[in-house]
This record gives sequence, C-alpha cells and structure tokens, in this order.
Amino acid sequence: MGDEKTSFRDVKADLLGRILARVWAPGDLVPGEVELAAEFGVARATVNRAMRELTEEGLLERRRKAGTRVRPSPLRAARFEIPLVRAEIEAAGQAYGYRLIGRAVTPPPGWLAARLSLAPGARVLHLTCLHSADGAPYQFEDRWISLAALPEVEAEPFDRIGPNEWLIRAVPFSEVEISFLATAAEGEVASALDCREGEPVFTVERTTWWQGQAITHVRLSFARGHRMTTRY
Amino acid sequence: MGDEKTSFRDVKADLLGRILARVWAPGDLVPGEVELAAEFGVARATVNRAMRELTEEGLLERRRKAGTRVRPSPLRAARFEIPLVRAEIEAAGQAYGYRLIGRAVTPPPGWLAARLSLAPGARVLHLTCLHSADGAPYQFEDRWISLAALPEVEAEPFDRIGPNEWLIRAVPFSEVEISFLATAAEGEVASALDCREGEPVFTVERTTWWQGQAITHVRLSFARGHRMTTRY
DNA sequence: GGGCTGGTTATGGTCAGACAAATAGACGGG
DNA sequence: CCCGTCTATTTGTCTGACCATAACCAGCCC
Repeated sequence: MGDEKTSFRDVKADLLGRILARVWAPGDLVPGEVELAAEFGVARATVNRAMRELTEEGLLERRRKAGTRVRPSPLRAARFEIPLVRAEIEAAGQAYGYRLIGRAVTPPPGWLAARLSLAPGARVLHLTCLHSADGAPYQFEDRWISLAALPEVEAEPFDRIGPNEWLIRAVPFSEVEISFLATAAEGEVASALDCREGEPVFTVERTTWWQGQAITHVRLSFARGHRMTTRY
Repeated sequence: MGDEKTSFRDVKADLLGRILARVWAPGDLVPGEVELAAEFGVARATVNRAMRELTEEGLLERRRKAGTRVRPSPLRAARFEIPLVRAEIEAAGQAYGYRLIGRAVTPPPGWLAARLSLAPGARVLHLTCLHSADGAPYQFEDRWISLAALPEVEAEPFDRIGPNEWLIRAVPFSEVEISFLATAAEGEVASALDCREGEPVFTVERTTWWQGQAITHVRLSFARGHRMTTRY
C-alpha cells in the first residue's frame, strides 16, 4: 500500500471538500497553516499555496494574525474570455466574414470626448463594420479611435481586416473597461444585424487606455439570441 | 543607494513592462526561469511565481521544455463578481427591498426538465420575486428549485428573504453555469420592472448543480439601463 | 525514409528554514 | 472607562536545493 506523494492539489481538493461538505461552515475559522501542514504531512508552503488559490477563488478569507476563515457567502466570480471575433467564429467551425460599412474622420461627439478625455479640437476615426458567421450577421462593431493617440491609424483603410484585429497587433494597452448591457437595435445596427427596430440586442462596450491616454472606444452589438456563457 | 529587496511583484511588474513595451513581441520566446532569476538576482521560485501569475492573466503561454512565450493575441479575460443582490444594492448606499410575487409547486415545463435532467413526474418549486433599490424595481427573479434535490425547500415561505439568500446559506454547490443575454421584457417581467412590453432587458441565467444533481435554475432580469462593468 | 528510443532541458512542484509584515488581544497609564 | 503601546501569533514571501514531468531532438535500427 504505497504512500503516494501529496501535492498542493491534493491538499486543495481536500480543503475544498471540507468547505463544500460544511465540515467547516461559512464564517468558521479554519486551522492555521502549520497545523494543516502537520496534518497532511507536507511543508507549510504547500498548504499555503492550496489556501492561497482557494482564497483567489473566493472561498476563503485570510488575514494575518486573525487567521483563515470560510467566506460567509462565497464570493463567486465569473470569468469570461473575450476572444477575437474571428477566432470565436472560426472556433465554432463557421466561415468568418468581414465588411466595412462606414469610415470617417470627425470631431468626437460630446459623450465620447468626455469618456476619452479628449482635448478640444481633437479628431477621431469612426468606423462601423459587420462581422458575419457563415454569411449570417454576427456582430456589429461601432468603433472610435483617437487620432491624437494613434495618428498612423488614419492611413489604414480597414477594408480587409477589422479594426479589432489591427489594434491588437499594432498597439498594446494597459487598462481596459468592459461593460455588458442590453440595448434596443436602432437604425444602422438593426439593418446591419437584420432585425426589427427596437429588438433587444446583447451589447458589449469596451474602452481602452495605454499609459493613461485613451486609445479607443467600441460598442459591439450581437445578433439576436446571442449569449455569453461560462461554467465553473 | 540602497539595494532594496526584490519581490515577485517587482519581477512581475518588470516582465509585464517588457511585454507591453514590446521588448518581447507577441509570439516571442522569453528567457528561461534560471536565466531571469540570475538577471534579477532572485531565486527561481520567485521568477516562477511572477511568470505563473502572468500566465494566469493570459499574457504568457508556458509549456514544459518548449519554454515560455508571449501570447500572440493576449487572451483577455474579464472577471465579473456575482454579488448577492442585497449586498450589491446596499453597497451602493440604497435601501434594499424584497417582495415575493408568486410561489407554486408544479411539474416542470419541458425545457426545465431537460435542462436540469429531472426524472419524469418530478416536481419543482417555482418562485417569482422582485428586488428593489430605494423603492425602485431593480431585479426580477424567476427561480425554479428541484424538490427532488432539496425537499426541505417546500416548507420555506420565502416571504421575508429571497430564495437566493436562502439557498446560499442552506446548500453548497459544486458547479455553476452562468449566461448573460438580452431579452425583451414581457408580461410579468415588464409589469414588475415597470417598463414597456418588448423593452430590452439585461438578463442573467444561472443553473447550479451539487455533485452532479441539478439544484436550481434562475433567470434574473434587471431594470432598464443596468450594466455589468469591470476594469482591469 | 520511418519509427522507436533515450538524452537533454525547461517548466512544474516540494521542501525546510528563515525573516517580514500585519494585527488581535493583552497590558498598562491616564 | 478609554486609549495608546507592546507582543505573540498568523499569514506572506524568499531562498536554495532537489526531484518530477513533459517534450524537443538527435541518433539508432530496420
């Protein structure tokens, strides 16, 4: 009967089991690292890693000297991967299609200037385009790019590849804000996505900065019935 | 000119800087752990932790023997915390209100039986209720609970506290699937949320299992204009 | 050429020991 | 009784050494 080696994974699974089985109830103080290390017959570092990961996953709460306790109501966090549209469509085994609808250099509308903290007199590139899967409309992209932050974008036609792909390749970014919301399809969005006016549309808004300077803001509207899903 | 101690945080920040500044371009192979450890004057374990975290954040890709490389297109993952409605509202400094609208024990509709893999003849508890903030409708909850999995729930009136809060306290769960989508407000949902028929509504659907057995399915519809936001 | 085999090497993980940082709780002075 | 200080305890992190595991690759045999 071999004594198998225990890894931090084993310890983690065991601790998780005790939490889920309510051996340690929510709010309870759990034994300290040294004690658990002795119990499992492993080094404290191993217990530490197991507990640290459980903490990151929102199941434990740790404070120096106060000890570790089970989170009263497990803080559940959902992780959504934000893939490139093209990759997302091709991963589903469908043919990716791209069409540029509009391209214009303009002064920014007020809400955009405020959101991106643009200087008065700044100019932005405004692009609208449609991504399709097997010929069916999939996502309508309404993008604004700051020409102050990214002058070279003015030379880019964007008739073959989407601004998303171009941007990811061309510029890094350090800060991102993403929102999920529901909007009503209107005008250009409705016609591009081939749906009725006022129809509910799942929408993602994303603003991106690089070293404090705003680069781009985009509103992505998905075709009818789209949902973002995650399991854990 | 003190030589301060370097921590895995310093290493991580430095590496992140090089990635963002394209010192190491996307797709590039980066130096091995031993080499970097020597460069920074720290133990290999320290470099390992820094790189491991960057990998978890989707910036690096690691494979044994093959080495570590910068992700070609940074896999960006958004983390959304899913708080208790009550906590969410109270955190915003508003008064939380709860009202039970409907409560019935019924056989499950077909789509639900399929989704929860319910046996023929199974019964479910169907609850509808409204969460409000400062008196204004905030979230409409349409919940189904499997009585096979959780018989004691039948004795619960749910007239004072919401099923969400009760469930979190009463039962653990091991697996969750969450979807975000946009729906049109209809019937009960529209009247509870005080909006027009057909108005777009941000919706979250969540199904929960415990040790392979389905516990509950819920559809949460938010009031007009609601958005889920995250920064990173 | 094709396929198997083993060596090499980078990352993955464990360990024991040490020190650092935070802070709950005891203690003491006003 | 209140408030500040001190200390003991707990988690946080680093180190350097070691073994484990995966997989690229060269060399071998057929």
